[in-house]
Amino acid sequence: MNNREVAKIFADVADMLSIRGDIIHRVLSYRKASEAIHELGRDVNQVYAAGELTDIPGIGKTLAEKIEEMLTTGKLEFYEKLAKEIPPTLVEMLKVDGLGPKRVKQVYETLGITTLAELNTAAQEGKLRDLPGLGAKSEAKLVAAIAALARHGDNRTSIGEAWPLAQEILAELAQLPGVVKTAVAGSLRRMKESIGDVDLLVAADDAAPIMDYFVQMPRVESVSGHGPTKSSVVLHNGMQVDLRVLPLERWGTLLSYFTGSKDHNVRLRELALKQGLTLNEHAFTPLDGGDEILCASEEALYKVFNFPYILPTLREDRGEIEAAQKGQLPDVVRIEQIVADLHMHTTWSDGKMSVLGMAQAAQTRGLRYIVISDHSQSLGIANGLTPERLWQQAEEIAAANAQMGPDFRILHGTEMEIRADGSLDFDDGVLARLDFVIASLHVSLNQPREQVMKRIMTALENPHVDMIGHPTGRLLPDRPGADLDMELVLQTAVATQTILEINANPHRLDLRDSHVRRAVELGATLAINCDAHHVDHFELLHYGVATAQRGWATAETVVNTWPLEKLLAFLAKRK
DNA sequence: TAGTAGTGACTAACATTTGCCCACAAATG
Repeated sequence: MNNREVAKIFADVADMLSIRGDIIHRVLSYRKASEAIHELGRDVNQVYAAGELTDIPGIGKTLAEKIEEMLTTGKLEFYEKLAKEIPPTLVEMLKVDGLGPKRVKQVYETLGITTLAELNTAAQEGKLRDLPGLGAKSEAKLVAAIAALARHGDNRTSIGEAWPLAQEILAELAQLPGVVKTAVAGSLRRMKESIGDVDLLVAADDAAPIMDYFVQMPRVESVSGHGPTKSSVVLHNGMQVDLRVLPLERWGTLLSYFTGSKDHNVRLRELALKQGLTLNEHAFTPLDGGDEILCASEEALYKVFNFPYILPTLREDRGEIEAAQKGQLPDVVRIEQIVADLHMHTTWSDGKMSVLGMAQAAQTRGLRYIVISDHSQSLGIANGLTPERLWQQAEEIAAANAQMGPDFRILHGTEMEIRADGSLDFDDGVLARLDFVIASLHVSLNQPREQVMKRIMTALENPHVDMIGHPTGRLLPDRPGADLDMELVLQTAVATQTILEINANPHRLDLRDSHVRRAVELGATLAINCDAHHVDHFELLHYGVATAQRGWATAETVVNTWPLEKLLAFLAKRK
């Protein structure tokens, strides 16, 4: 079994326990374990083989034994026993908006309903309205919610779609009279690679007219909540958008609360209680009845705890609170520290701009040097370069360098195919003449692990290969990427000093955050690149920086924060 | 169930809003 399968079993167990009505802590243990396995930057089989399961936060003796059982026998007796009591099909009902564990248990025990389809039929036949706590209105809502689930699924949206949409709506709201401040919050502000809903905040003294406007926007399909401080809508594309409005003087607590993560919030509120304060989105309130402490900024909020500011990208309760307490928060890389981009394409292959055009656009955005890295010969679909064309391109790069002057430098590189048969697309003689060599997987990503690992290891172990581009080759939201032994990939990259890319394209984000975190732990060297095929793509950089931050990467480990001389020295030394 | 303390027990996850039915479940971070 792999990480995903183990995580799924634990998640289902957590849901089944919650339906059964077990104590919340037991449910949380399974749910937390599920998340820990899912987000683990390593293969759970390897962690088990190394006898390190209980080193995973949230995995104790009992759960470690259950993981062992799953990995060695392929099943979990506890799950099967539980399934006799709580049919696993009930779990799918929890996905329906407005249905929670209590109601699911209720319809199961009173009407014998075990599947979503049965529930739908019962609701349509009016069989639910006589149950305590339910009525005709709940029935109608349920039917609509089941239909919506079938229509849109419970799929999360990729950040690359949600972010621009959120900015559009915010810009609209910012125009309204009385609006003094707006912000994106939630998982979008934390820059998770996929988000479940869009959370927006507005500071204003009078919330009502803003709420009224919000629920009546043309892009709104249905309104799921409309209160004095909080509203919720579903757009025509199925995306849920939540809005909260509070006065400006409470902005810090509001923004912090709505940014989350939930786990981060819970930790903060626990700490507040230990200091004799309760914390909510409005303010800190002393338990002994003193005056409220208002926070107009998040900095002010963290100051109450004596913490430095914690970036939204770190707020996942993955050790950032403990680090803040010890004064050991990582000084993660910031976008203004990026001075180079090492991966981009031009009209020589499948890009849309000339070498000079890319260089000028990069300089305009504050970069000091770039690598032109067009595709190599075997990637015919992208018009990959033969060695002959590569050397012709070298002349154009030399000319462009002359035109750009001494304050900017264009390096000549390639994004070389790691071919399906495991060979590299250029021989060492060609590679030796280039300033920078990227090796990437684009084809035959579905090969068995052993085969695709052999390919990437060949690239990692070639001293001319400076960087692995978008290592797994995944595409969000649907293509999972190659089945790599990431632990071995990361360790080999560290040993060979091969740079690993964090591809900033929001459809890639590859390495992903959890892989970055593990890479950083192992001491890997990273680069954040836009993989630009057009000058507009330089705008994608912030997605990559956020992913690096989520993996706790500092500027020192990210080579494109380095001055050119330092990078060149590094490249020379590693060969 | 995990974690801690110390071998069987105890504690631990906060605080709010909304809708719908008539006190509570669900949802939000």
